[in-house]
Amino acid sequence: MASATLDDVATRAGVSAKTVSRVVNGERSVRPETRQRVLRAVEQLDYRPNLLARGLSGAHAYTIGLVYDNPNAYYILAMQQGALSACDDLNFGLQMRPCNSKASALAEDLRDFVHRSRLSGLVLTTPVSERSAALQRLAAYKIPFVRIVSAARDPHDGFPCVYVDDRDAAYAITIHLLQLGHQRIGFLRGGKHHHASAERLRGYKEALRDYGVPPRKELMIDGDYVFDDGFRGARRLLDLAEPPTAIFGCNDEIAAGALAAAQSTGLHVPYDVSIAGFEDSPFSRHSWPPLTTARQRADIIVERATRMLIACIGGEDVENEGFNPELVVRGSTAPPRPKSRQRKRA
Amino acid sequence: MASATLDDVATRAGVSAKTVSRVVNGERSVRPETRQRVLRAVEQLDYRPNLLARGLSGAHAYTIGLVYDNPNAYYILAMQQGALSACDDLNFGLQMRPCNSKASALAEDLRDFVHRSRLSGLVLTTPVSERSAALQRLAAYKIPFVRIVSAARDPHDGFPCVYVDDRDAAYAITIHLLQLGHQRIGFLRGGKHHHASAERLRGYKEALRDYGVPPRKELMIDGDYVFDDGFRGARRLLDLAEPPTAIFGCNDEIAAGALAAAQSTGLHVPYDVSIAGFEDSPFSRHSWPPLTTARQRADIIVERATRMLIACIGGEDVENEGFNPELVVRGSTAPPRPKSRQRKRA
DNA sequence: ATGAAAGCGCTAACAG
DNA sequence: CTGTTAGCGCTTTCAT
Repeated sequence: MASATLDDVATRAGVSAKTVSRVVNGERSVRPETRQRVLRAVEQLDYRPNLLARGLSGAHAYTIGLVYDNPNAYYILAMQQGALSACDDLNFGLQMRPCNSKASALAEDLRDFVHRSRLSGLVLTTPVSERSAALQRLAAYKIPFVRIVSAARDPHDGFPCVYVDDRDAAYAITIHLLQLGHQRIGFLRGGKHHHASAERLRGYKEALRDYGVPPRKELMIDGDYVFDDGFRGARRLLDLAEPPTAIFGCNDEIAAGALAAAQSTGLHVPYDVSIAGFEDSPFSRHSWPPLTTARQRADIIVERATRMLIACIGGEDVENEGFNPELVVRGSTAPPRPKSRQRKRA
Repeated sequence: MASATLDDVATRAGVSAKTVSRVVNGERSVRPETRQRVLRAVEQLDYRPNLLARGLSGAHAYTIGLVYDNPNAYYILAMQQGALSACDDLNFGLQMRPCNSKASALAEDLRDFVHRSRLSGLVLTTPVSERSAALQRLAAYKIPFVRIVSAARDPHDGFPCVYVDDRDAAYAITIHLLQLGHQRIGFLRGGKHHHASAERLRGYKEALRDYGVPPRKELMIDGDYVFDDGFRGARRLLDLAEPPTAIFGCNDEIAAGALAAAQSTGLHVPYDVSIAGFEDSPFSRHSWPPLTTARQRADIIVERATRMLIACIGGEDVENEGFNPELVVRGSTAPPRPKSRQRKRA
């Protein structure tokens, strides 16, 4: 019924409870021989530490918090799954924590959250991870955290992180569009307080530059990471005297909005206009045509971050790690129409 | 920092810790006057019981499990949010538990899960909640649970539940289509092991009957609750010698697939064919045109179920409760085309 | 109706 | 390197 306890293992291995505790928690100071004996007993008894007891007596609850400020259900769930798989594996608990990344007392809110539940540490996802003032405060409160950030390479700023190269992926998508022959490529920006938005814009601009295509102000439209802004932005783009032949939405939800806008105008995607997204969410697969996008494994990224965090908590040194989203070409992108009519008919 | 403890409250209120414990856990045997005093102290000290300590010493961990077998991220998250809001409110923890509802050892898997984490009880969502053999076993193991089921009215079968009238909502959608003038309405079924699929089919058939429209075998297509089956099913429907003028997908994902199929065939929705879904998920809002659907508040439904469960655990008597999804008419449904050409052109 | 004592399973702070 | 002694904050006995 109730699984074996520390004492059971201790008895079985002929050592004290404390020694078992040490082994289980990976402390160095145990003779290899003793460690083996304990490990064997753990195995035989299928011992799993009781999180509640551990949390109650220890300095922290062996539970981490996953902090997010994101409206996208699919994304949240993917992150949660990644975090869970690491937590399950390492015998940690997980608490989900939505928050307002723009709150001025962000660091204090999080500190209270950590203290109330005696959390061991936090995984900070974007855009929370980008509020640097809050990070400083959190560090001052001595709260362990690992960030997930959008950056081309290791920031080496003293805070552990997993960095995702959004710029590179956006570059790849734009190059794909350029290679198809598009010259006028619209860009629908994501929320300004996401660093990823700037990185993606940078990738877009650099690709344009590398292909000798001058960037045009009127083709870059502000918005947030939501369907409606994609819809509205694309509408504006398509209403231009000289509309773009391709539109790159800063994420799939924006791109889905752009797709809907094109269709609502009577345009055919990809024949009249190509559309690309970013993220590889269900939206990108469940539209018609399916969207060309950049695959970003939020689950794997967060799992890595979670493992790093738990390693940090255990006092280990960790190295930052990078991820690259990869281009996924699907039906929503194709060469532009010859020269003739590519205007709407509605 | 760390919040007030039971002893703090006890001292403040001038009673013993045990008395505070009684009040906090809503036991009867406390004089109203004493109870008031304790409650005031709780308020003043902003006392919140420590879940870990509670779980460690008590017979159960003051944590419930939310059990699901569903591929739909949006749906899962909505349920989780509902459960969380009830749990936070009532000082319970929450564990998410995906499972295979078709496993023969389902009840035993869940029992082990409950025992390992010393869970207080389970909220069973569909289709797990419909494996009646497993329910019997769970009850035999004395594991408290509350089910969410698809039924027109209270089943009164001795197990507490929240029931959702899928039949009624499907009826409403079909009537909507019939009133628009559709006579040939395709129906894309959801997975057979979901009772809701049968209920929705029933609603569809009853609406047809009430409008004197004979049901046609070739218009009802089997499938699962996934985009691809919606796509394939709709393709078959549209390839019929006499294709339907409207298609009702058993959920939004199926409907999104049907929408994609129609569009991939060059048809215009809703002018060439109307499409309706079920669930009011983001898919239904983020397509073009947006889908007519039935709004089903999974968050609220699960929150209710969670509150019922916690009440049960506390020894209270609970009454079953029903929910009705409501029709949401959007752009994907319109009257059928006159008599002329309503075939595809691709 | 209330309280005192014991202990849930683990880790912290010390010994040795 | 290993063991001992105390608790963590709560609920369970069992008294009163």
